[in-house]
Amino acid sequence: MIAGDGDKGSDTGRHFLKQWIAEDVAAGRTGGTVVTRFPPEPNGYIHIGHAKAICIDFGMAREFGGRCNLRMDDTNPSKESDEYAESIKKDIRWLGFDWGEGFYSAANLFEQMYEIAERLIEGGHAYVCELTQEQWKEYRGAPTSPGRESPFRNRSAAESLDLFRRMRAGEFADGTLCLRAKIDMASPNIHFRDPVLYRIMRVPHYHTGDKWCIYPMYDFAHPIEDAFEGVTHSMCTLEFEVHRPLYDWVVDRMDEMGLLVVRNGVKIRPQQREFARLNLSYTVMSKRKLLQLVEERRVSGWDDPRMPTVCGLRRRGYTPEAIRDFCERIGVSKYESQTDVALLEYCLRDDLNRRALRRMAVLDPIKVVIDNWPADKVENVAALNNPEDPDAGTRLVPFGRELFIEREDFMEVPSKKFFRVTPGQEVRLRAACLFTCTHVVKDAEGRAVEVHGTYDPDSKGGNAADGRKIKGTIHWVSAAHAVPLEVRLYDRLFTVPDPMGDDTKDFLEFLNEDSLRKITAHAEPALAEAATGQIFQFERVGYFCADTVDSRPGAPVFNRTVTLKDSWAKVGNKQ
RNA sequence: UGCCUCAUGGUGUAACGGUAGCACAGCAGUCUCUGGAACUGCUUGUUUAGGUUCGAAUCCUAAUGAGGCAACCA
Repeated sequence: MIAGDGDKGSDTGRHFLKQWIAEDVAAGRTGGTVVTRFPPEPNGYIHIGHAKAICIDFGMAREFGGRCNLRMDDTNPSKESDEYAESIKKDIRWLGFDWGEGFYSAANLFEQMYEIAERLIEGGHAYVCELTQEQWKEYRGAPTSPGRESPFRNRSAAESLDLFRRMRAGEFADGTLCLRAKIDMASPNIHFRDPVLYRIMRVPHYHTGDKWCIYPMYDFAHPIEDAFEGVTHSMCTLEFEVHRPLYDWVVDRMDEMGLLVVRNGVKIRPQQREFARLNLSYTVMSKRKLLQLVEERRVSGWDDPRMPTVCGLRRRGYTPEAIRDFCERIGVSKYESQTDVALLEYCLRDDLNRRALRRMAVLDPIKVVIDNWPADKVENVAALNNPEDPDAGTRLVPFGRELFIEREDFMEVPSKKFFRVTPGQEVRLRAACLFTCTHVVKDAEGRAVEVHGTYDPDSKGGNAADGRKIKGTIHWVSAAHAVPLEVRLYDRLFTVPDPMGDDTKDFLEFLNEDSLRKITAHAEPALAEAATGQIFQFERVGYFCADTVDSRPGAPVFNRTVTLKDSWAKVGNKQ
């Protein structure tokens, strides 16, 4: 029943939201069901920050055996669309969460919200105000000084009701009149100084079309939506903290009107709590900045594999499992932290290492000629598809006299502890045999163009007959069988951990010029027919995903999802 | 010259008046047909000043620092 029942009621080690919900469950305040909600406004694509909120909202419901609604918080039609709403649904499903029957929209409640507004007017809790926005600025006061009451504040309820109905009927121009709550113009919390409840806005709504020309504000709509849905725990980000008293004020009014849901004899009073939003190093998270990147064509679109959007991460090759694991590991608190993107990358590698099939591809080739291998002879060698997963089986990879290996796997004059190809040093050609470099052929400029050597005929499969240990193993592809692969090498979008952290510089100044490099790699034949979206580990290089937009069977395009950890790079750089 | 939050290693989080722990990152090593993975070890922390207490990261006060609040946005 209650999560945590087994641990003697101890709340130790659980974050503050879990403890909060556990207390309410124990006190019987949920009517037997914890109900949460994820309430996006469908005005853009969701990103990894939303993924954190989704994991919290859906995760808490799951953990406490309750449910989580998906609700489009579509009270401002000016930037909203079905396209966004659909993308949000798709992304949440992809992340692995399901709202079941619990799909809602603020728009479906417009009529009820309107009725509540009328009753608020009748009860003396709201009035129609005719102050212009400019005038209101003066009346409202500043955070440090109290405001003044609107001259329309004490007009009769009948007069306000009449004006409000005429607002709905479309008798007034946009922005002229508005409905205000009558609360406290002297409150230190600005949100209590007669906040706007309804504004006039002749913008067609993507769902209700032209039916309405007045729309409720977030502060009015949100608690109503929560209350009608029987939401018990309404979790949001820190910037809404100062809105909480207003949220409670609306819930109080609904309570007075007898509008709160009763579940199993318990009146459900929705409660709001706030947590810190996710900040990730080397990226930006604000919708506005992301939009700017798209509009200024700094990236190819919302789903550019460098974007922190869910669709971008998906296209890059991120898995839902990795993202969920990440969201679990970062925890939940009220501290405005910046999480190291290295943790996200760790979660990804951890997931992919277990599941991704191995393939060989050479990104920056140099030719190898095995002088004691007959020119026409081709052998198919069996290579493990995934050493982490015995069930993944093996595949056959063609091997011949001429191969490609990575240019960086060859050094004519080796540095210390270089275990790869260098004259006189034996290495293992992954899954094939042992090879010793004998000499190098260079071009006119002295650049190595061909590495020559011999193989040990008694080492077929990769092990020496006498059992001698070989330090280095490298990947390769047969030159005669290699297929060209367009590979997009993605790197971090920004060059600094906090692109927004310098007040004297625009974040665009920190854009990483090398965040995308396109190359043609040489790959083993099996990669040519990769299905789009499929993720492989290119051995010793990294994880790569067949691009869902541009890749075709026979004309593959791969995105580098993330590199493998490369501890040699550190050693090599020190020398 | 207001109100509301927050502050634990490099990063993120736990410890709820009684041994400051975990993960990532970093460093060193073992192992290995991926210089991957796995395994072992190490470095590094309670913002400051008072107070309460036998005992404070934890409670109180103040200071400092960070963030939020003055859309007819959400």
